[in-house]
Amino acid sequence: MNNRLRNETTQETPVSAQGAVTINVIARELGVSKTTISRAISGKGRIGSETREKVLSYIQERGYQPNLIAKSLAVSRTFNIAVVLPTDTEFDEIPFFQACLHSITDEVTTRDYDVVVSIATGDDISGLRRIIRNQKVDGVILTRLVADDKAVAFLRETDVPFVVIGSSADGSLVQVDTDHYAGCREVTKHVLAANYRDVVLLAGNRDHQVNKDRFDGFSAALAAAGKRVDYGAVFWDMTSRARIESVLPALMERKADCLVCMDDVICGRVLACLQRNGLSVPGDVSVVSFHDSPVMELHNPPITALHVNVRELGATAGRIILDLIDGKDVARRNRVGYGFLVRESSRAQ
Amino acid sequence: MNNRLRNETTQETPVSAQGAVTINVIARELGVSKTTISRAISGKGRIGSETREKVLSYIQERGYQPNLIAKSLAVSRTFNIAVVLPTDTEFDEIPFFQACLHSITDEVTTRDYDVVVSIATGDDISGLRRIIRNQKVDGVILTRLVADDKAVAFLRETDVPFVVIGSSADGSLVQVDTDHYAGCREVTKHVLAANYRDVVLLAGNRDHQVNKDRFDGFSAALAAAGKRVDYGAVFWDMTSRARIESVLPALMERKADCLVCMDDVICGRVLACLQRNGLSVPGDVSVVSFHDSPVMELHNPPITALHVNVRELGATAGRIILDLIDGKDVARRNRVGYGFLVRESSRAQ
DNA sequence: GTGAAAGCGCTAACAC
DNA sequence: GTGTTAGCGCTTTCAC
Repeated sequence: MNNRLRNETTQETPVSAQGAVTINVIARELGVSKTTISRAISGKGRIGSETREKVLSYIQERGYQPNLIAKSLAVSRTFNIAVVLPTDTEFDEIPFFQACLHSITDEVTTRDYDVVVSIATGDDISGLRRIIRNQKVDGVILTRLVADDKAVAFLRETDVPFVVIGSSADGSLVQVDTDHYAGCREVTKHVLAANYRDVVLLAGNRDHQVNKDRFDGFSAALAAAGKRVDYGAVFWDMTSRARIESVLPALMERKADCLVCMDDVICGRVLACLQRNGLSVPGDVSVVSFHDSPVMELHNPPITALHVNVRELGATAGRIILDLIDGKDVARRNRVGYGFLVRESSRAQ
Repeated sequence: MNNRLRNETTQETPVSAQGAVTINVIARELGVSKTTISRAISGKGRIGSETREKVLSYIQERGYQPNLIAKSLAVSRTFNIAVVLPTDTEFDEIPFFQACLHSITDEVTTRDYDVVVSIATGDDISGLRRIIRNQKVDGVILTRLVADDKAVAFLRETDVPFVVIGSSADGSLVQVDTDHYAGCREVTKHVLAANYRDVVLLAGNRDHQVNKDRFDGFSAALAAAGKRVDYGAVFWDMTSRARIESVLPALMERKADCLVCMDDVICGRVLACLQRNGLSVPGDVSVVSFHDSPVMELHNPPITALHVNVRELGATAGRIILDLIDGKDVARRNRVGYGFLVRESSRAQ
């Protein structure tokens, strides 16, 4: 009824009288030492089995819950990890980070860890700094990697273990990612096999490592097909609706009949732009995306896309950071599978 | 592995040989008691100003950072709040919860609190239970309210303060919300003034309080216009693409010329559905939404919608939960403004 | 197998 | 104004 937190600061509420059950009162009431209680709970150390049973069942009926803060202080662990989420346009528009957060949370929760979120706006990692400074977490997961990443640079200077979701050339980072390079190479290969007249790539921001990887995969497929990347067919920085709109004339002029979009945000905008201009998909032009959010599938027509298993990405990252925290050895590079979903938006070969 | 962090605000500051700088070592090195250090830092209690200065500057140069866990144990506060996020279709599709999380985080962070996320799947609030049981947070924010809400029922039994984003008839809850009732009444009034032949409401799930409110606002506007709700014109549970598709024939038959969508998910699907069926907006039919996510604005044509200020919603909820934790009095009902954005998707009156 | 005691790093009476 | 002292609730040597 009263929503007010009444706690110790007000002496009228005798919380401790019989309120909080602690290891201490249990020990007293059971006539054993608190060490014994601790051992019964943790299972560590030697303890007689009937003593343990007695303690355990008593704890059960008393509804005792260990105080994690006290444990934290004793073992210097917080049982929290931080997940750093970006917050530019992409964060608000594609569900990728949301899905990451979700799957990471599900994963670490099974090992009794919790997730503290930190929002990073561009290069501003002050939120992360605060969390680390205050020692709120035992490890962190970065959900995106940019060129010259400030969070990475910062975390390197600390002793806090971290893993990144995303790929980096830097092999010293613990990273988990889809193989964007191979995936995009495959998508491109498929596209090339369909013999389009003119394939163009609508690319994102060069600062994102993932975009570089995708571009490299795209290029590799061209090379494998004996072609060379036509730089006039690659449009970087298609990061706003206006930018896309502005290159449309160029696309029309070259009679591009296959648009490869580097991610779903770009793809969504491209589709809207085509529609506004009365172009049909795949009638007038085929469209393919290098990333598959649910939107792509639900679009009309459904968009051919490279599918990333975000759940697995997050679960893996969660597992790894906990292993790292536990001092276990982990692989530096961790890849999760991808799928290639050929749908109606592109011509069959 | 040593998980202890180095307190480095500047990369220059070397970690003290023996690990962490504590209030204790500072006291010893400065030849004062730790109480004095504590007072200098907190500003509480009496302390000579030159002593304070001495301590403060020493702390500065030593790069000392108080250990929050120790403080937590001492004052029994965690300096964390939980934000409960739902995870059914809506969570993945509309950016509302994401935006809430973001704005809440920004807000509480300014008071040195952090956000622990908890994902609730439908009625399953085991994640929240765990967090509360482990005493990981001082308060919680619920970002959605459903009928017979399990999280609310659970939290009521605890001493943990909480606020809900969303409205409830239950006046004992601390709630912050947009006035959906008034907003939707206004939108509907606007629609009615445009003299459509047939206005239909594509509604969501009755279990969500917000949907009830919206429906009531819709009804009130009709009543004010001397009309009665035509129950044949209200389609509930438009929660899937298939459901919407299935009522399209009925809409065509009644020659509905204005579709009022109860939320953006519905609206997005309705638009896709119309497009698939060759219906143009607003040429063949006007479309209006009771909620305005960025998608609505970017759509072609832009969709007339009720705009909710999610940033303010989250910031208010954050402010209130912290006030509650601090034992301050707060208003039970907190409303943040809404806006009504008439855009191209609906006919001018 | 069990217990005593010393912390973990901080806050908060209560003296002086 | 400053210091003393006792916790907060748990873990962890080290004796017995």
